[in-house]
Amino acid sequence: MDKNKVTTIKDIAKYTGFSIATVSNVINKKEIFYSEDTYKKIIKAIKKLNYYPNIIARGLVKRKTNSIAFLIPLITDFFSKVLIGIQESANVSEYSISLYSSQYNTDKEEKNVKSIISNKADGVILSSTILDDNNLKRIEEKKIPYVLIEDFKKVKGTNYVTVDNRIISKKAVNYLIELGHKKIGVIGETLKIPTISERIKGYKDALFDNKIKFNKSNVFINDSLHEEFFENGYEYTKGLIKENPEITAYFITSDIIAISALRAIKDLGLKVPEDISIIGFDGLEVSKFIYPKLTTVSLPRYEMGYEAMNMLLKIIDKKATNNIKLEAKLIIGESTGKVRKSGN
Amino acid sequence: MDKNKVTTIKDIAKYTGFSIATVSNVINKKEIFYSEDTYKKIIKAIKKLNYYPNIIARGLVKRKTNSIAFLIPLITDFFSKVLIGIQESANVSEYSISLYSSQYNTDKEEKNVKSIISNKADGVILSSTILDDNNLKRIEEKKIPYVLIEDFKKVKGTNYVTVDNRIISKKAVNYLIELGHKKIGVIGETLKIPTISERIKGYKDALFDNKIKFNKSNVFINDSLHEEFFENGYEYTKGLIKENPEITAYFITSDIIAISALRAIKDLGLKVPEDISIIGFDGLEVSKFIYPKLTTVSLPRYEMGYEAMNMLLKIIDKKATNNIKLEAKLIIGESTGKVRKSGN
DNA sequence: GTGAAAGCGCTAACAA
DNA sequence: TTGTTAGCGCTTTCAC
Repeated sequence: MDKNKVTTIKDIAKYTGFSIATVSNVINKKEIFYSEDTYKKIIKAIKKLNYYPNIIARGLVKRKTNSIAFLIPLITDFFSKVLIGIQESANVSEYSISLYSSQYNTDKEEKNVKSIISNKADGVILSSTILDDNNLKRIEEKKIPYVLIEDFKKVKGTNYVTVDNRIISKKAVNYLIELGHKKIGVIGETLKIPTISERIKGYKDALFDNKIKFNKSNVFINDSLHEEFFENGYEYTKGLIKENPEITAYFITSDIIAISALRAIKDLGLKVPEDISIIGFDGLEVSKFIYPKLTTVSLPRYEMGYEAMNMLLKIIDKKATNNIKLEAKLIIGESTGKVRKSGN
Repeated sequence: MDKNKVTTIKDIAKYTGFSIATVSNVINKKEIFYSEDTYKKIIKAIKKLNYYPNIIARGLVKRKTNSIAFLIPLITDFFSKVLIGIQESANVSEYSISLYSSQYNTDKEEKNVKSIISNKADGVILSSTILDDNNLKRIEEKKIPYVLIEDFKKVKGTNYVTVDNRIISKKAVNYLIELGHKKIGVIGETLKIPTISERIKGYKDALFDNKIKFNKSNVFINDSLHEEFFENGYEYTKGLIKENPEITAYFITSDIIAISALRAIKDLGLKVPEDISIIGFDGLEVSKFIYPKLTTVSLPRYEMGYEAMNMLLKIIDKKATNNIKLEAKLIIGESTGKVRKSGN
């Protein structure tokens, strides 16, 4: 009504002649507290005056913002799908989602965590992240409910949604070994992320079980990879492959890097899988539609997000929860084959 | 200090002996209003009591939440990159970002818009969206600053960040014509998104300029495509290609569909570009690393997000703005070539 | 059924 | 420099 002012509950009260309390009761459907007639009048006024409740103000009183934060290290295709899962569950409960990405930067992570605390998120989902333990501490001190996706920082809680990275990685590398590969390289983008370390452990497990000597120089870690996955992945793997002609197969901890490796191999005049076999990790949609189709460990990203949000909702409601371990699958594509004859 | 209660400004005041106002001044760095000594004492107490300002309460007073909403039709790789741009700019100004995706569903869009209004976002970035004009009206009525990315609903405002879809599409199709193609198909995921229509207009323009008769039956629109881009894209294009052997080139309004088309063509035993040429749209990173490298219209997604956020910030600060038209580029890859001899 | 009043945590005059 | 107080828009007792 009045000039530039936003319509408030007060305006509705004044307009209808009822008290603020009664209007509030109608808005919140506390049905015992008003008559049918009152309800109609107030609803009509709300429409008429174009009133939207101020959730901020409500949050102040109820100490609940109905919003959760999703904290990730980087916005990637991997997280998009997780986010869709979170959102699907969040929508049902009318939660909104704030996104915080730290770009693999500790300072930014700290800023983000502080912002999450200050903005009074009802809960946080942390995914493959927490570069700095202090940030987790901050969240815990403030008793903000949180769920971890794919993060192994501390295994005592009951607020994890994970996949057994180690076991599935072992399975993937075992598959390469079954194909006859003996000189197998592993490429990872960083050891800062616990799950990547787990995957490398799985790689070692497979070698060990098959009595293949672990060779440290076949482990290629490059922190620059998660800056420009594709670009750096391409250059890096191209170099590796050239310099390590004896390696006949690579287990790569990310599909994106694997895809760029595929291209690097092609540009080197080599063939996949005849010359080199490649296994990726993540199971991105695109991996199924490229040529050659990527053999990859497929993570149930949607479910991870969905289950994480459900778990968070439970924690917020102070219900009991159990850690959830979802199943990852090895998807056989066209990028893996029997070891080449010439190969050592 | 006390049991479960969160530390508030009051606690800091009590603890230090200063008034709430003085503590507030220190928190907000209103330097004229306190002495060096006071500052130190209060900062110390803040650390000691582990105090984080309640942004919600501040927002209520200042009528500013320092958060913006990003409303999209679907979480896709396209938007991830835009989001990174938004975030980069938002971080500088200490804004947080809430993400709302409507899954191409009008009801959900309405819910999202209502939630954005109720949550008092300081501004909204709308991307390739607004299925329902009423939703835009709601935002305008509430005088929430907003910026449109790639949306042509109304061209009167000065709050657009776009790319000239029509002209660049014409250029892309012209390129196909230069290669000798005459029977050119166009594949689009929906006409609900205005930019897709623009692209199809560009396609027509190119035909017209080259005196090639426009044939309506070469325009393939399929609303199901944006449900499962890859899966449906694959099936749909496979069918098309089989049923339209006379078409030697396709202009496709999305890279993802183009990538799945590439695979479909391969699986049909045909070759790209020898048998069929493909041009995509978006310029996703992955398109440069697959084989064949996709010829595509590359959109400056990061810049689109970055500029949109900058523009929004200006609008929030009531500064003047101008629409921004960014440049899209035709990137020649390996998926386009001269028309096949046998082709009609 | 309805209303008055307190208070959520904070900022912004205005006093002192 | 520091403190007092009103009030942001809402929910929640508790009277009536």
